[in-house]
Amino acid sequence: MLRFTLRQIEYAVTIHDHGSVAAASASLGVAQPTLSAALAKLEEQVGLQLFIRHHAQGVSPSPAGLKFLAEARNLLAHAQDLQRDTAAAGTAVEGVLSLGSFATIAPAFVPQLISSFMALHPAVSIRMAEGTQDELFAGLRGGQHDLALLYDVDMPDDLAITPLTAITPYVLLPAKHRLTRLRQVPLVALRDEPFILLNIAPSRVYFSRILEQAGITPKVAFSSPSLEVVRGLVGQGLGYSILVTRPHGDHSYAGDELTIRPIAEDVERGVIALAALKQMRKTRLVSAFEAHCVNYFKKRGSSV
Amino acid sequence: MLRFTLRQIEYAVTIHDHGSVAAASASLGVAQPTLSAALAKLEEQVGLQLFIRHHAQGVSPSPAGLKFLAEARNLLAHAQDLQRDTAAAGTAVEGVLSLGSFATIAPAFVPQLISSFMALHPAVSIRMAEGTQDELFAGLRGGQHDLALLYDVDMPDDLAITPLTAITPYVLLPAKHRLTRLRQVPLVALRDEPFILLNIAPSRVYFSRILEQAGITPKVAFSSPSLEVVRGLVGQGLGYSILVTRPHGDHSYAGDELTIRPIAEDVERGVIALAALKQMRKTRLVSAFEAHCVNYFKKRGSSV
DNA sequence: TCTTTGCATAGGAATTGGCGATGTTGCGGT
DNA sequence: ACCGCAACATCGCCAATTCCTATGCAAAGA
Repeated sequence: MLRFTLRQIEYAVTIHDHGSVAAASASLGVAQPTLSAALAKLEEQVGLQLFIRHHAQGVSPSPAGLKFLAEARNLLAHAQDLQRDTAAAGTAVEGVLSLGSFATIAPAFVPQLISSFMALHPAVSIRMAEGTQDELFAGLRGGQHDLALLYDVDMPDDLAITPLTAITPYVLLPAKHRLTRLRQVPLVALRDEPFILLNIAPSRVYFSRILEQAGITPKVAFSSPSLEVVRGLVGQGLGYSILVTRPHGDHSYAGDELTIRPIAEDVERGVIALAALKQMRKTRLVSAFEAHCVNYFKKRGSSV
Repeated sequence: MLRFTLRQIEYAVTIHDHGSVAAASASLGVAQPTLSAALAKLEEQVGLQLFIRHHAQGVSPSPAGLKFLAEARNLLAHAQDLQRDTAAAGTAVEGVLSLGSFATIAPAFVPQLISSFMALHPAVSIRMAEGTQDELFAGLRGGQHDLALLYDVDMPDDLAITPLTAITPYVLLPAKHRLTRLRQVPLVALRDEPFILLNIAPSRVYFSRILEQAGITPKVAFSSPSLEVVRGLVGQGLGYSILVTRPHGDHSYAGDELTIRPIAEDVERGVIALAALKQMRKTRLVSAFEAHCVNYFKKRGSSV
């Protein structure tokens, strides 16, 4: 158990600086008896007489007191440093932001968000992590992330959601598929086609729901958690897929040509959002990044 | 004004170590609500949420909390260092002792006292200073010395005296003086001789008092604050002196031969003592040195 | 669904920290 | 030699803080 307080240390150092209890009390804005008592108590608690009392002419440090005061001064400075850093962390936009991001969203948005934010706030650095929706939830709850960028689907209610933008799903077809003739593909036209499912939570739920809302029970021919595998399977003519993320380029890894077509029906759009723990009080930095993201998507229009 | 206390820091760090408020409370021996409230208050005061609360499974640090806790841990360690050092200063025989010494006493005793003490306590170092009686008083009062080695004459009553040994004054005569024939010199035989006074406080007072007690009003032919000057004057046959310190050798600087004779009368002896400020609470180190000095002189007999 | 676990809240007691008023004591001026 | 002043200590009281016990509440696990 610590036997002194920072306040006692502060008082003792101030008394030393002023060479008198009375002068220190004026400087600290407390009554002289308060300091006198605090000093006496500190001396009792550390077991050392720190000051020699002179009648009518202040106090002077004892040899042992001088040594103590030198170290006490360091400790006080240390505490003041911590105080300053902490106050800055609460009120300034600086420090480290830990951002988690859903794996398929990250490459599309995170680089731009980070670079535009850091241009505004050079004192900031950002720690990035990617993961599945569940990993992001766990990361938020476990304190690994301040914020998570993810799809607003099946969100647990201990998270606070800030919607950023909505993105429209599309149909991915092999280039030589017969439906590529249409400018828009009605989902009903896909009723009997084999479906290739991008099998990541929550995309799985989202895609299934879209088809279900169109009255279709998809024939899931394949499913894979990898976007590139899905594109490869489609490229090989093994079926169609429905996706939201749009890599540049119209070929799969293997080189097969792919075609993108809008969905003819008015489907539920995917909402990308920032999530934070509801119970977390946000630092200035976190709030600033959140506002920056909202602003970023507002400027470029709400749809992609 | 500092916005957190060492106790709060200690609590927060302990909570972090245990990963739960409940476990930390058991470890600290305080009630769980105490910690819960203290943590909430600390978070409010520093303006940061440090921990994320999990129902039924403890707490985990937030990203901002993790940074704060890392620095808080340093501060706590710093405070504990100071506590440990201070406790050692109060209870162990170690550190620095500041010893003042009357100029004419220092060379005769201080080297032996220091070396024998440091042989017993290797963790000790001793800072030496010499001065006149008044300078030593001021040094004790101003915190420059822990202890002063001096003559117990005319001591102000704010000092506590520890007598160490008594030394016997002697008569110093030119070697060819007629009284050197006597084995002991009665002071009354010096009634009409010119007296050479070693004029340092308090020696001056002491020597005058000895002569006065023998019913003699000395004819002060010369006075000097330097022992060697007095010996030189005596060597030149300009008078006798009464001294207590006994340098080795029986010649003055100038080479004149000197003779020492005991005083026949039963005169007041000079008492060498350690002085400390009455109001000073002594450290273990100071007490140990004081005891060592008493013991040193007891062993070699009370007289020199 | 029920029990357990663990944080939060409430209320009251004890401690601490603060104040003004007053006491004490040496220093410096008259 | 005395007196007033300066500065620290002490006292008594009040307010704020800290700590405790008892209780509430929500999620996890059986």
